[in-house]
Amino acid sequence: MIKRRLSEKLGECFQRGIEAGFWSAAAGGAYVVEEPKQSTHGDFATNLAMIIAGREKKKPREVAAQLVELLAGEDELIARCEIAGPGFVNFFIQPAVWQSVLPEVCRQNEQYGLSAVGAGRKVLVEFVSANPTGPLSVGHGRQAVLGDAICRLLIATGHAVTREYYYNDAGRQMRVLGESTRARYLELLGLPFTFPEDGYQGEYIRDIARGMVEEFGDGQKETVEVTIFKERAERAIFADINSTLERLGIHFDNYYNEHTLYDSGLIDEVVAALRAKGLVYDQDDAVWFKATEFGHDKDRVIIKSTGEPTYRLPDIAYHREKFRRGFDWMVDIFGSDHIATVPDVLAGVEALGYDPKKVTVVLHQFVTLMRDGHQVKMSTRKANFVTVDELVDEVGTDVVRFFFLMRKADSQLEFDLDLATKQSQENPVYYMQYGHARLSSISRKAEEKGVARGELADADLSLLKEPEELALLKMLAAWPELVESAALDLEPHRVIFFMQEMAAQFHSYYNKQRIISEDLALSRARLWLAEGLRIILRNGLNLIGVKAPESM
RNA sequence: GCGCCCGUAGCUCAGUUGGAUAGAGCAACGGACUUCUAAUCCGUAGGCCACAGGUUCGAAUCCUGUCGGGCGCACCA
Repeated sequence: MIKRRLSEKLGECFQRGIEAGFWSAAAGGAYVVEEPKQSTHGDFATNLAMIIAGREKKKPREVAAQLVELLAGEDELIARCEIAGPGFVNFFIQPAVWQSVLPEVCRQNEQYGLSAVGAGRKVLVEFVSANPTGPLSVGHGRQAVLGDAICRLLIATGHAVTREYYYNDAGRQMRVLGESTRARYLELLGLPFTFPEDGYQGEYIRDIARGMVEEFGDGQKETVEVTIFKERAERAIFADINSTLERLGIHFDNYYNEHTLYDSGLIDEVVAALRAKGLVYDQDDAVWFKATEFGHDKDRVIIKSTGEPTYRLPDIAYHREKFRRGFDWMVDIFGSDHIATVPDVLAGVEALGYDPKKVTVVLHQFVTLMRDGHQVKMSTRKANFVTVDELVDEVGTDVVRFFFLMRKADSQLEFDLDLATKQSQENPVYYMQYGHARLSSISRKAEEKGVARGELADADLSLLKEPEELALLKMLAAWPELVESAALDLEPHRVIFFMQEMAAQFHSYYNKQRIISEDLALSRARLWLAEGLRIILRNGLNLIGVKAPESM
């Protein structure tokens, strides 16, 4: 918020400089105001003078001097300016400005950090979208938590978010699932059976079959149709997936069944629409989409010679529905193994006359699970993969969510079970939670001692002038902007890094300065600072869906 | 062979549309509990930002190439 104020002032000066004939408007929009890494370089710095100089063959430091001249008279905001290095202008903000942030934080409380940049835009976030063939694996887990955190960020920034889970309960995969279940059912009855070659070997199939034995006895042994087995399996597995998502604190607004696309004729409609535009042709008994028209290296089959669509066609039809349902922005969260489908879908919606730029695909890399210093090998088909449920059993929801979010989506994520299992010390989850607990505890302690912080209006915040205190106040001020950028860039990990930094600064401050002391006025000011920090930590933890404990 | 992602401290990773002397956690070593919670803090050590060119006032960041790792490249999803 302070940065924004400074940017506006700087913009005005830039404008006045143009009017005064110091420089042209060429540098407009090209310069930045940023926070220097080094505190000796001020609270903020701008490269404006260097940009102007570069465009107009002037000396950067001379331009900087003119700029500083124009900024004179802003001493309510700026304590002093310095020209440094190749032509940076460094700004030192008045301490009173930083202190003024605190009442704002405390007044807004839960609201602090929320914004309206989303302007109520309708966003559809599609994630997980696992077909009901088995329990959620750790890869799904990452996607589930990532998607949910992105949704929380988008909601916090004023977007109208719909969380959607897209699935397919028809198709070959599900048929194999039904056959696998039947095989186990017959096996349990001691009857001859043939297990499908690429069947699902997990123990959960046996559990489902056991349920069917209890329900039907041997009443289904003659059943040739695989439907009932498929349905029972699907129902049981979906219930399992949903309970896992529930444990992670994730709720979907909508489940979209691929089947509805067929039932309502939307698949045929898409083919007809593409055909009408001449973007589809028949060859070798199959129907091809002219992906080459959209810069791809080859055309793609959308209907096989068997008459069955490939996955591309429903995917395209589904995304067309997202547009037709009136969403302004569509976010797809996929595992990196689905990368090949992305260009096809985007070309498809473009072919149908929609703007593919309204679709943002977040691809996340895989999760490798480490235990006892070794990678846990996993194979989906076989029984030996670790489920999200097992992970939650082992380390709890907070740790699972935190670990899945602490890397950017682009990075492969190493989930170190040895580290995650540790209840103390080096486990990074507890660092922030402990910060929150400590802050809560201080407040309780103060009340016990009868030095409650009192009314905010009565506190003398100008007493918060230690370097550590000003640094903390700056972090409070930076919070809303951080939330906004993390949201718009769909990068929840930034929230974690910010909060870790803030918790670190607080812990350090705590060890150096006493909050509750003999000096009542100072105590009150510091207690309000503590309250501000607590608010940010709690709001931040809420954003990533991790609990903010009052004590630990 | 082609496309996408990645390569930063011993390990796991940050690094905001190109900015000033490249950071954190863990691991290692040495310290701090009579005091608001030591699940904490302070200090030390650790680097050719894979490599080579290029773009410019300025590159971990942008471009090209090379090497190394991951994921894809179906009339599977």
